[in-house]
Amino acid sequence: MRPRSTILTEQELEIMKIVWRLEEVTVRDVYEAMLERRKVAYTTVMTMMNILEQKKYLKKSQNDRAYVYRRARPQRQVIKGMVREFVDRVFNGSAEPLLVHLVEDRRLSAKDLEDLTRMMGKNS
Amino acid sequence: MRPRSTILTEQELEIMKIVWRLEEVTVRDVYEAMLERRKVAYTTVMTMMNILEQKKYLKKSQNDRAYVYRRARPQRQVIKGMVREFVDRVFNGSAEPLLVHLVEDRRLSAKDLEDLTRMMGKNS
DNA sequence: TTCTTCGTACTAATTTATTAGTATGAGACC
DNA sequence: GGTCTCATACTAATAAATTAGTACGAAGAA
Repeated sequence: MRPRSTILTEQELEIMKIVWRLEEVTVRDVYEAMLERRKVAYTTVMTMMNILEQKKYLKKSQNDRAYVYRRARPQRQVIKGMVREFVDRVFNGSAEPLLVHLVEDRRLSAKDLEDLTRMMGKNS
Repeated sequence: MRPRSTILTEQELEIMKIVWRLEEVTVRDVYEAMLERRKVAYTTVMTMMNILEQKKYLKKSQNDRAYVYRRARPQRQVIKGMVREFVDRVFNGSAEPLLVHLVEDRRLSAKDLEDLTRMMGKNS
């Protein structure tokens, strides 16, 4: 049996973004946050959060009536993993072509690059 | 019925990479290129290429015995679309945090940034 | 011409991703 | 206690993604 992919799917990411923002959530919290964007069933959200727990993106603890969910790993680590996977898959691991695309697409300005260069200078 | 997503899935991208490299291919060409990486059935490759044709990533022309497939759009355009979709989905459209991750992950060196900054200077 | 090879069209099986319904139980409220 | 609310566990339905098999025809070989 093919294992369920460990990376975040689109819907799962949607939920994680909410968890990252609110930090400590019940299923209902996430459900209500999602309703602001689109129609979804409460149990759908619960199913997804269970999967996220299995995938070790969330951990739950019994609180009062409902479970309270928190992130199981730092957000930065998860995002970094997604970036890594994307760069590997699309650009075979080299980030430079990605950067070129970002610039061409005017997603990055000259100022962004300057700022970053300066930041690197400080850290290294 | 949910429409088939127009973006490239992982397996579809694998095939497109081969098409981009070889430029003009039969199903057999792609099949053999894929076999070097993993076991796959000829008909599987054909099915995927048919889907890619439906999705307008490939176009085919009758040649001799077998169809010859070529890309239907420029590679750059497709990749750019993937980058855009990724930045939108993960970073809500802002590329700068992505850049920070790339640098932190040592995917980008100071030299890469310098090169790019210089390149931008020329173009703008 | 008969057989083998190879290409396509058509069909379908499997798994993940996505969505949600039903059963059930605990606690709040009257 | 009886009823209502709400939370979870369990089950399942559907679609897309992935993989591949079967039927069949055309072309080349013998």
